[in-house]
Amino acid sequence: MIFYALCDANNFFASCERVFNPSLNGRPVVVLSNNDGCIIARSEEAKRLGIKMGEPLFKARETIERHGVAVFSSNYQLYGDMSHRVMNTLKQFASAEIYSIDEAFLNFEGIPLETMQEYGKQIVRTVKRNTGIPVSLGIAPTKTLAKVASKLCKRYPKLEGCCLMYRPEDITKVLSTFPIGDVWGIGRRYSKMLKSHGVETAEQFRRLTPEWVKAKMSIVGLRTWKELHGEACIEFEHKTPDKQSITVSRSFAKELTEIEPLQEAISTFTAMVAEKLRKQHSVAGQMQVYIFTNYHREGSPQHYEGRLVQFLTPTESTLEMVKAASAALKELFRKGYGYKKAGVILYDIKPNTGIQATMFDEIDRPKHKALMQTIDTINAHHGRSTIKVGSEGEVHQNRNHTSPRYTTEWSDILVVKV
DNA sequence: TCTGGGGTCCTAGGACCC
DNA sequence: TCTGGGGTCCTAGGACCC
Repeated sequence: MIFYALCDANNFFASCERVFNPSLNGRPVVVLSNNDGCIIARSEEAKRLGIKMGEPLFKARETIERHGVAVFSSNYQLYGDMSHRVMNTLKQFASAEIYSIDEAFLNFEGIPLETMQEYGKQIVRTVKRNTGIPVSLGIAPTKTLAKVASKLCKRYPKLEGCCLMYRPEDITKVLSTFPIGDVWGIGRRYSKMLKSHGVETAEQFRRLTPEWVKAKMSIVGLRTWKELHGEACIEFEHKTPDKQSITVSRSFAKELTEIEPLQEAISTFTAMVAEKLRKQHSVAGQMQVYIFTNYHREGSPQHYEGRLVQFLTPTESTLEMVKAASAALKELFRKGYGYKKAGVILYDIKPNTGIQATMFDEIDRPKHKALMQTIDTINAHHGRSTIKVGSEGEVHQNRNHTSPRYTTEWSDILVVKV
């Protein structure tokens, strides 16, 4: 039997803030989305106060003030770096498939069943010691069951962060009290639909016929059903697949009514998205530029529109993309609207090897390529935007609760007083 | 006053081809 | 009067994940 382990960092962003600021231990902590809009991470204490995932900050304001909740703007430099550290530790124990910033599947093939539980606990202890981040490890015969097991760790502290689940009678027992909506692959819609048919737990879901599940939830739902029955359908990915689309988008602190600041924002997003593209050694054939008014404001005029740009020759050049994005924005922009959000998406992404140039290509590709490489190298060494395109500008966002970039900026490193 | 950002996959229906 | 069948590609929309 093959075993999958899922390692999930507990309240990851909140835990990252705590590593460098121990006075936060025991206190409720929340981390905000970009622009300080929503709450996107909560410590256990904050969850117990009833603060919800995705809740707008202003709605939780009263609870926050009453209970002295510590509030942080998101600090992705810190979280990204801490994520690296956690993943590198995990890779010392087993081959790892990084699933998200705070989760990884581990391939436990070949580890003897008798030692598996202890091995798991050792991983949890080592990650905590090396990085300061608490993690939960669930081990089971399928990825979906491993996810269930990892959630049990959080429910039962005596498991010491590691739960091995494989005996059919144990699985049945666990699933009969496991809410259907907490199963990986069952979202809000399906959860509601299943409940309307009397299915409240994962075990009740398992007892449905596969025909019914497939008819109502397509082959994706059927796959979840099989996985809960112990049949592994979602395999271990040995290498990270290239992205098929890459996005950069942001909301703004204030609504933008003029085209100039939007131009600057779009240029900045385009440069960022192009850099991500080159990082995975790809080129893009299509680019979408879009702008949004504030759809939360009823009564004010709304405009949402995107333009799809086709590149005759797939490109990786920031210069070419910025020029095209700028032209697209000019077509989109309408006077008299307040724009709250904008973004750039790249599609039709392929490896950058063997690009077929068209006959009337006006761009000196080798020259652009060399320029981009130079810019990327300099920016990697000296910090983002050391070199940028002239039309890029500051994107104004709310960030009123930032923590230091403890691990990635010399000026922000903690000083130990003796 | 204040509401995130970045992804994937599947299905259905229409266009189009032979 | 009778009006096929099979395949591919594209897109929009809907579901999900973190």
